[in-house]
Amino acid sequence: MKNYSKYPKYLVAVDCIIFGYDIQKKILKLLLVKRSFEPAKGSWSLAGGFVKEKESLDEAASRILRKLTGISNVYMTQSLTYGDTDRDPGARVISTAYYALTGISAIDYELVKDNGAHWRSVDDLPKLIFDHPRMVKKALADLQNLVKVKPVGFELLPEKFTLVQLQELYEAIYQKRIDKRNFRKKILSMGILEKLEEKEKETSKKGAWYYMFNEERYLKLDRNGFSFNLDVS
Amino acid sequence: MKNYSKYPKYLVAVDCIIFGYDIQKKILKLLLVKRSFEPAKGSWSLAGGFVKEKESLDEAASRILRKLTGISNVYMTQSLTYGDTDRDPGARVISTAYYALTGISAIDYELVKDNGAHWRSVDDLPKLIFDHPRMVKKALADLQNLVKVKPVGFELLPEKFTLVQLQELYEAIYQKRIDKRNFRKKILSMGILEKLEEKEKETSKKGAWYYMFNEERYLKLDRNGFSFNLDVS
DNA sequence: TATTTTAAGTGTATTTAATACATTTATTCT
DNA sequence: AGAATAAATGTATTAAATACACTTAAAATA
Repeated sequence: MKNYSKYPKYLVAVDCIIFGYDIQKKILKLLLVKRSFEPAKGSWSLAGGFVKEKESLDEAASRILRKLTGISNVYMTQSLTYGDTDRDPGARVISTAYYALTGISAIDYELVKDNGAHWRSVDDLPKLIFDHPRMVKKALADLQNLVKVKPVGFELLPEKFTLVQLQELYEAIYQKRIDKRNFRKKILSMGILEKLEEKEKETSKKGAWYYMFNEERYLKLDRNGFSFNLDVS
Repeated sequence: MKNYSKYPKYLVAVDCIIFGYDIQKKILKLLLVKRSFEPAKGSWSLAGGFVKEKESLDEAASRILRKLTGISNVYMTQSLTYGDTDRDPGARVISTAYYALTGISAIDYELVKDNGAHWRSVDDLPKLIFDHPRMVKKALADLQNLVKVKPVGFELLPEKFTLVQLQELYEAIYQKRIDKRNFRKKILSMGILEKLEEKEKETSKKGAWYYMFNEERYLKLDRNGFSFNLDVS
């Protein structure tokens, strides 16, 4: 090995698994696009794109998300990098997957529509191109593990939410029912939620108190050795 | 976007964080190399290399590990991909980190020496090039989380090991003392260890019974919903 | 051959966390 | 005034985590 010049170079892309939670329908969704270029033009795909010369992988992923949805400052984290030689029939492309968590309501609906993107329930996905099904499967598994040990579920909800809504979110992610009293006992005992003096009155006559996630409080507890854990029955 | 031809291409590399456990000294080590080419020739570095045209990322990582140590069939798993524009001063290089778990004794010592590689204790590492310190830090954190929930610690031990040795391994990874009786109670109650009719007699007069990890048994339990968990006091 | 030395091996009580489970409350609508 | 609806609440039971100290097997030595 003398220098770098004799080594091959490849196209490098990022693909974004954009999770959104539909608080009305209580289902977890993915934002998918119809591919606008060959190969596989017109097929369903994750939002993706090639990495530019002057941006990092993280920046490329943020750019792609922003272009599609109009939002930045979103929880986004790197998943695996896919590098099989034949994963893209057009050329050798190394692609790093990222997954993002966002509230569907926060998103610019017109922009999404103009980009030909659509929200699809995670348990009713269309056929996806290439190895995108693998990417989705992996990201979903990662998400299920992540929400158990980090308070990232809140990223999928509006700023104000009720305990019923929070529980429904966890039920949608875990795909199982949770006991109401145990769930509330556990999450409230952590001391990272703040009760507001305001009720959500759409879904019941009595109304349900709104809560907010107190991030500073969580970070402080975390520094003192507290571990978020919401692995409930 | 019409086709792929107008997008930039980059060098793609893999870097391997090779963990080894020194059963005598009871410390976790990393296999490091002195870089043989510019830039940063002669500096300490992770074992790495560029991805060839006809190999996947996983294959590249395996090849690099095999070339350095002589071993294959090692536990190896992908970590993060590092893609900051200026991470390598020589050129833009996107690098995917992998970490491997191996018993130091299993490794071809001559080959390692010929390659200019050295085992270094994780808590006494030399200055590493580029973003390799970040890679190591991340891999160590991943390892600490992984050994709690998957029986991969055994990959760092010889096939036959004593319960004392197993406990010492966990103590080296977690960097804390563990209660002997609680550790043994927990690991034995899982039913994934097999007691042999043979004792290790080097370190004590009484001798300590050898055990083996029974992988088939673990896989069967795992399929039936059992979760490995070794998060002990 | 009795005694010392060394590390391995063992059990229980206590504390804490997880689970299972049903009724009351606030409000609106009729 | 009564019915309807979803939100809110507490306790007893079970299971898991923790804290803790003495006995045993074998070799070495006196």
